[in-house]
Amino acid sequence: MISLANKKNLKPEDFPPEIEGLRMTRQRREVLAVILRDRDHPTANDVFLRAQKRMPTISLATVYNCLEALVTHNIVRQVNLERESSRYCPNLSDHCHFQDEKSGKIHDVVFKEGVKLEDILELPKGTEVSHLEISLKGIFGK
Amino acid sequence: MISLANKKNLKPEDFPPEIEGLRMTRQRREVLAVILRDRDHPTANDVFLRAQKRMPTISLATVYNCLEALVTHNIVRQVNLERESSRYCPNLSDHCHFQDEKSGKIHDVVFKEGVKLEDILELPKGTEVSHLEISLKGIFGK
DNA sequence: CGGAAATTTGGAATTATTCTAATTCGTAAT
DNA sequence: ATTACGAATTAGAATAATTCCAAATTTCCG
Ligand SMILES: [Mn+2]
Ligand SMILES: [Mn+2]
Ligand SMILES: [Zn+2]
Ligand SMILES: [Zn+2]
Repeated sequence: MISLANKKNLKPEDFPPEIEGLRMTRQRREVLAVILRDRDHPTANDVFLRAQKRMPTISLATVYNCLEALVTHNIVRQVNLERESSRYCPNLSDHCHFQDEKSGKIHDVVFKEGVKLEDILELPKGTEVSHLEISLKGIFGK
Repeated sequence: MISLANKKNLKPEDFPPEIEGLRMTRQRREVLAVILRDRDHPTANDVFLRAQKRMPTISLATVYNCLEALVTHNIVRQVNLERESSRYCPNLSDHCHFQDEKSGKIHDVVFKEGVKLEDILELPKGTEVSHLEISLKGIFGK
């Protein structure tokens, strides 16, 4: 897994020509740059609006295509909260999502040292977890 | 919280006139009975199809209305897995959902003895969790 | 330079869910 | 029983996120 999560002020043209086996086209670079710039879990439409600033000709269909490609290649994570539209997150480390009911903001939440979710669930022998999603809502402290 | 989760073979007409402050109409009884009968996490449309068997005049809009009322009054739980249509679950105890990739079936999964999710997450002081959803996908053992 | 393959694009299609406005129902008062 | 009224149901239209489609463009390679 490539270490994009830390690269804060990254320009699209700084990306290598290929990431995780995915060809970095102009549009994919732009979409990825948007997601890495403000880490606020934007929706596809948010990404579209922001990408349009620097690339006025990009289409919403392309944003959806790029997002799907980036998610499939494990470059960004797709985040689903209740029935809302999907959001996109550049943080690939193990974490879950807390939506603050006041602000609407989504916070990344990590597990306490050494805890693995599979350890705390009553799962039958032989279970293989391929996908896992934890989401919370409420008042986020601080 | 009323103990409906155990009542397996319940006929609609057996429900009291009011549950959790919600008036039990004919349609709401039928919808609830469907969800309690087969505990397979049906979608709204599944519920509609099954309810139609005993009540041919019920409408899909009504099924959605009833489901919303039942969820709001904490009589059934709404379950969201990825981007799929919502499913409905009569199990009100603390549990999460595992979708088996082979069969498509959804299994209830409980926490191990004494474990509370909030204990294992790095949440800032003062955080109040009002809603929590955990979903898994993969190969369910046994 | 060609040509094939991949990508982008605008617009149409899909589909789960919500909305609307009219009708019907349930209950309680007359 | 009849009436009245708020609540619930209904059919169908509207909405909105996402996917599909077919044509145009770009990229890659020989
Ligand atoms: Mn906050
Ligand atoms: Mn299984
Ligand atoms: Zn995140
Ligand atoms: Zn369940």
